[in-house]
Amino acid sequence: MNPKTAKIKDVARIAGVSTATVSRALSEPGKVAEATRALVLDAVAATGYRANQAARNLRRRRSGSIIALVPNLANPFFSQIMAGISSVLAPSGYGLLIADTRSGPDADGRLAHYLSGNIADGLILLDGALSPQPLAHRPRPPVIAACEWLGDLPSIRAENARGAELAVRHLAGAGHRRIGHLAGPAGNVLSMSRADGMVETLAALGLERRAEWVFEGDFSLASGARAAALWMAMADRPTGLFCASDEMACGFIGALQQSGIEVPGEVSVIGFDDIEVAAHLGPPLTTIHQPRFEIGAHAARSLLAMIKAGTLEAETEVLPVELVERGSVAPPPGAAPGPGS
Amino acid sequence: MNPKTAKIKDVARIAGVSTATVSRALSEPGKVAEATRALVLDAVAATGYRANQAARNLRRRRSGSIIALVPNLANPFFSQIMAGISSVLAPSGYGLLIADTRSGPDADGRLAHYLSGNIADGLILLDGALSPQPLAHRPRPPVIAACEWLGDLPSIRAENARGAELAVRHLAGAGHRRIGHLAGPAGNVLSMSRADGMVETLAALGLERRAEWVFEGDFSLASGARAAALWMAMADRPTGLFCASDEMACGFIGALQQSGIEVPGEVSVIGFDDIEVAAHLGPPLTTIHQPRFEIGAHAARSLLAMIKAGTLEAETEVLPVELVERGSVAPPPGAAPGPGS
DNA sequence: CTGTTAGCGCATTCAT
DNA sequence: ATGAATGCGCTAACAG
Repeated sequence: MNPKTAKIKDVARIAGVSTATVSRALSEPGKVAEATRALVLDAVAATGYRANQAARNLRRRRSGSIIALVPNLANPFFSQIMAGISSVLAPSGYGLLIADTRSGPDADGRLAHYLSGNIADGLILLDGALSPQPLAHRPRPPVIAACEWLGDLPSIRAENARGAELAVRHLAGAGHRRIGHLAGPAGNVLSMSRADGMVETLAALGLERRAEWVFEGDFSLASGARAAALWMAMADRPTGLFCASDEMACGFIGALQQSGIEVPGEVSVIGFDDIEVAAHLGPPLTTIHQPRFEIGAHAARSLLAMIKAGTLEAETEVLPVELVERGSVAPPPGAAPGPGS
Repeated sequence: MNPKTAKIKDVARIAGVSTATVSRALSEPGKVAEATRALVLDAVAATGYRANQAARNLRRRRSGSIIALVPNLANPFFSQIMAGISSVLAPSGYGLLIADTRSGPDADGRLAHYLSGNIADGLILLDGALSPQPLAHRPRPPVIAACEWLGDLPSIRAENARGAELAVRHLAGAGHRRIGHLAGPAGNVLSMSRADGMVETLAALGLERRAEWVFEGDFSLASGARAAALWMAMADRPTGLFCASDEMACGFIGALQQSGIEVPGEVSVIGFDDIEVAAHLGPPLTTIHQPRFEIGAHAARSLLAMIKAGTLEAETEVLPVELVERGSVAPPPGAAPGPGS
């Protein structure tokens, strides 16, 4: 803070009005006469006055910012969501604070810290692995989850199981009957609902489901590459693989290609998320599009509404996903070409 | 802010000391007797007291946060830098605010807003395209650039020209004599120093430099794909391409592969940045590693030092880059295999 | 080492 | 429609 910065008093003196009027002219334009408002604005321009946020926040008993808790800032998956959040926060006069929940030793402790610390007027959780316990009492400030969900916390997310269904049906539609799964981390809600969606769809289609056809991953590129090594070592391989994230799909395909195995020639792959690079791989990745920007934007809007209304509850929203057909799915090796080819 | 939250007065009363002592016990433990400090801590635990940041900030005449200005939050390139920034800010008690400079209509206006708005105690600029004009007066709060640089603003960045040199020498070392460049956006400092480094190295090596071998991009995947289309349409193609970013390299390779052209069989490609996916492509991308996390961390450290010292100047640091050899560079088509192969 | 006092800069009563 | 007065909750001087 600049020491020689103008204060509201200076503006008031120059405009020839009281500080109360300056304050009103600035934040409740309707409650002030046109003429005096002009005077105030002139004085503001003359002094270069900018309201001191700390003082304003103290007086209004708020913090003026929202905090987003992200599991790992270095993970680009979140940047699109953050962009969505920012797009609604910025015009609303709220700042966006971000904190990496996993960087320190005590993730849940950090959560508690932000919850009770008078630091933000609201929280957006992008980390589903936090302990739901501190959230159980629905403490102030209001909290909403984005992409993820925890207990019965309000949340904005995508149709995860539906995405899995679309993926499996697409693979089956291309002729695959041996469909595997590259799953997300065990216990994660996203992993679980995508895996469940897959299992149900397999059953609905009467397709076989084998335990050795599901590889456990952690959404990362590296875990996709590890799954590729396992796949290559198998005697009885699935011909199609539904990956719970594009990153894993990308790691899987890359590792295969590095070993000279062709996609989709020898194995078809479908991802989840539709990250930007998906369209630019060779082959371009067929995937389930998840509206991450929108999820972030909705979460932010919903949170602002909660703050405004003073409530701790909000409607949970589930946003639609859609299949994006690109080039990583083809009929299984040895299959007769379909009628349309 | 919770209405029924404990205030410093409550803690003082319960601990049987004055509010000043509570304040000191919490923020300057050395200046308080062991015994009274224990009393205070007990009272804090009993009441669940958490200092009100707005009040503290008002009194201390600071804002308690640093703001990072990012050109495009959705661009994952920045996430690693943000993680580095966060890693030093979090333990220092500073919040990290982020703002997207390009989302609104008036990027430079936003910069001015954050500069003069009493919003942050310091700024980290990740956007080199902002107008340097408002920065010319070296206004408070202190500002530092990360990755980018503007005018004579303090900055933390990588050896960009050196990276270009390494890249070109590597291509030349593999036998390429027709080396092209996929450049970043015109006018960008990063683009320019990488392009300059390339030109100089070409000259030093006595290699030809042709205007039609340089493609103009914008660091994006899509611009890489566009360059691929141009490359394919050329009669007299370069056999090696130095891309000013991994994203572009990735888009270039992907588009080529989608057209059935092999990398590095028909053209060798080298990137810049070493983004995570680089190692997981087929072929894995040879690139210039740039320590983005460290750049962010250094920038944050340097900015905190500036704030602490009350200065507006800091040492500009240029961090080393290094060549990471992977699989996207091979001898040019038709070349005799090297002795080591 | 500790308590008392006095604001930090603003938004908001309550008057007028 | 405007002004005067009053804290928001905390920390920094200054005494003791």
